[in-house]
Amino acid sequence: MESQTEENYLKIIYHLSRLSAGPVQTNAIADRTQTKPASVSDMVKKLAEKQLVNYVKYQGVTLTEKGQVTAVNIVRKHRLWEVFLVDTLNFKWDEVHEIAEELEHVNSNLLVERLDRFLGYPKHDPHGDPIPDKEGNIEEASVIKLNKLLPSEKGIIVGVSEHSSAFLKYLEKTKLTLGTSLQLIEITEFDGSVDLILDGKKINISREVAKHLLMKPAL
Amino acid sequence: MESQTEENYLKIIYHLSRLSAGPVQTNAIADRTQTKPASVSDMVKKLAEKQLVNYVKYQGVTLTEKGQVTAVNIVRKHRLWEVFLVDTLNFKWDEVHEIAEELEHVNSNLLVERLDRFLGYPKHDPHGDPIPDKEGNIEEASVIKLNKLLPSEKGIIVGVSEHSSAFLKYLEKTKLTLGTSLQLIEITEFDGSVDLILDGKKINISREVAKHLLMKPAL
DNA sequence: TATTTTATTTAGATTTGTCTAAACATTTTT
DNA sequence: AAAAATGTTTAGACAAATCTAAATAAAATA
Repeated sequence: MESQTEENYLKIIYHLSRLSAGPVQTNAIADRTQTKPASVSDMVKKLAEKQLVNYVKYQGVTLTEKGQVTAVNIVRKHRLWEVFLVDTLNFKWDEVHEIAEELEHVNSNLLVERLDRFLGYPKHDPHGDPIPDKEGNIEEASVIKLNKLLPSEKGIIVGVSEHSSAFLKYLEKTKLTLGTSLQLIEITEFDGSVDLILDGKKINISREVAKHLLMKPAL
Repeated sequence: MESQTEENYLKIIYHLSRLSAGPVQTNAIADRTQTKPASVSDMVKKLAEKQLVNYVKYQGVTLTEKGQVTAVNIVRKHRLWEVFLVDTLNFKWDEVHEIAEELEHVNSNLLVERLDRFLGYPKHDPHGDPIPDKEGNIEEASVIKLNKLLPSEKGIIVGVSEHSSAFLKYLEKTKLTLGTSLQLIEITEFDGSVDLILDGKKINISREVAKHLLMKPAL
């Protein structure tokens, strides 16, 4: 059994290793865990002893098969709980992340399976992230960032890659919610901000926002 | 904020102080927490520093007002989650205690209130225990143990005072579930076992079982 | 390539919650 | 009321997860 802390490390290593290829750096983990690099070194050594990560000094870490399974299972729980909070308890999508961070550590396979069934085996969480199935399979997202669309291209918002309440509230206010169709006009060269048509109206969003909107291109 | 461990101590002190009057003994807490008396001494000192308990060396502990509020809130969460598990996720009443022990430590008032509303503001958990309201008020149970009924007296099972899976499974099998009516015939002097009429049939249950069945007497 | 900068690890401490063994207090028994 | 039994606390130690400061390795730069 892994401690809550170990589970959090595994989850963060999992997420970081999807962001870029190659092993995950100590400092990157320290940033995400709100700890110091020295603490990460210690913990990573411990995870390596438990065969959850491969670790070579100064080279960073990768998840072992066992670590991967554990991490994906935590992600699965996190996302299922988020669906529960939004669909069943009527939370808003910007309110659920922190609560799901706690719920994901509750340890009962039976609970997860019953919850999954109750929710109707959802495929995506409220932010559009895919929910791994019981076996750990995840639908590979074939999405592109909004700022990678071409001028005049249309698309549907299917996910976000930033989960902070501040960001999600902004999207809510701007009507940039999941399932929304839009058309890109152009990307401003100077600041990377994006002009687009939403609901017939022309609006402008910053590059910061655009790069966290995941799109399914439409004709 | 209290740690999960501190919360568990408070909860146990709360339950023990309902079982008998006067301060709660160190050894009693040690039994329930699966720790040693020495560890309890340490923790109790810490809780006293945080003004959660009143503690006099060698005399045991009582909850302060603040400690009481904290403990009742944990009990409230525990019982609400049990209702959720049974009513919403179709768990059996003997499967929910351990899972609720984990869920009760999830820290979000909003979550508790939304859950309460979703469940329809239940008054009792699946074992018949009263659920404290948001302000911490608990319906005072006016129930008596089955082995305190008088010969020929009738009653309805409204709760249990033992939550182990083994006990609850036995009740399930014997059809001694909540809401069931029965009539006491007599209590055997030798071993305290109880003869009673259930569903028109005469059965016998041990004293151990009888004392954990909470009854509302009926005419 | 030598030097500087950045990233990482080690060494030694700290906090939390636990333990064992020994000391001490209280209660019960004789 | 003294002795025995029971209950409780203290002292000292340990594992987990963290920290700071110092040392070391790797990468970037001149």
